[in-house]
Amino acid sequence: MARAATTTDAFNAVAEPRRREILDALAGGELAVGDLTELLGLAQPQVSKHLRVLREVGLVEVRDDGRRRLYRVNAAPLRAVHAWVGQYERLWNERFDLIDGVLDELAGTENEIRTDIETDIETGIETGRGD
Amino acid sequence: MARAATTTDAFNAVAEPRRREILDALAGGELAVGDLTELLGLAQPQVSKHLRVLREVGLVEVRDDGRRRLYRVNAAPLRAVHAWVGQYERLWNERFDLIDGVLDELAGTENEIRTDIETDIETGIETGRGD
DNA sequence: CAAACATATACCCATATAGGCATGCGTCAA
DNA sequence: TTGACGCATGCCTATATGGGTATATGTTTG
Repeated sequence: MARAATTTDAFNAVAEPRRREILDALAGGELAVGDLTELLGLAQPQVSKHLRVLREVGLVEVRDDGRRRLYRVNAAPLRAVHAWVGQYERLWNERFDLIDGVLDELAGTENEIRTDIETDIETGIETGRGD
Repeated sequence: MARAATTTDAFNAVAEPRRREILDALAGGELAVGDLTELLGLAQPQVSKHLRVLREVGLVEVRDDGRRRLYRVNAAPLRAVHAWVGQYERLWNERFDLIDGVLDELAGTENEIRTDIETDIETGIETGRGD
């Protein structure tokens, strides 16, 4: 089997950076396709396709306005994502408390592992929309 | 171009349901690959592959234990996801509050009109950040 | 040492992606 | 009405996926 369709759920739809950018842009209010293409620096067909995906998972809604189509965010489907990820909040907090202790235990282990962990910590701290 | 690699970031890694299940299972504590295959009802190679992806994005860490390999969660990379999704919490809350309040006035109206009005409401709501 | 066990990899395949490009379709202007 | 505009779709390609199956690597036991 191939990867699950991007239209399967919010998890998959939002995995694409461009689509996150689109949502971020729409967070400020309704925008037409043309506005988005300009903001994102993407070609119009690509924007329309991303919007289609977002629409199919319910993350955006459309409204006709003359010859334009105004899109707006519907954050509801993100609740599921937030809920799932939220369960791990406890874990990543605990982790920071214990990190020092863990590093000590690893003192004798291979450097590779230590580096990995330290890297993960720093990476995790930085804000969203990687790239 | 094809879809971004699953190992690109936590967003992509976690888009796969199986991998979320793996993390959920590991949330209870360290588990060996064999334990996971049994819990998930997946074939061993598939589990190993999913674990590889999770490892590459730093969501799990490994520890050798005899001929077994014990995996554990590192939730840190999920912070980025949580942070991004969290920005929308405000939106999905406001939305439902206001919609409910006005729905009464709309009782009896045609759907088309109702939709338009709802749109206006949302548009008005999202006054925040313009960029 | 050989055999059993635990895990990781290597392949093979069907599938859907994301972008590039061309075009179809509805809407507004002259 | 014709043409310009705004957007959606269709088609094409390279790529990576996730599962299936076979096998390599490493570890413990007899």
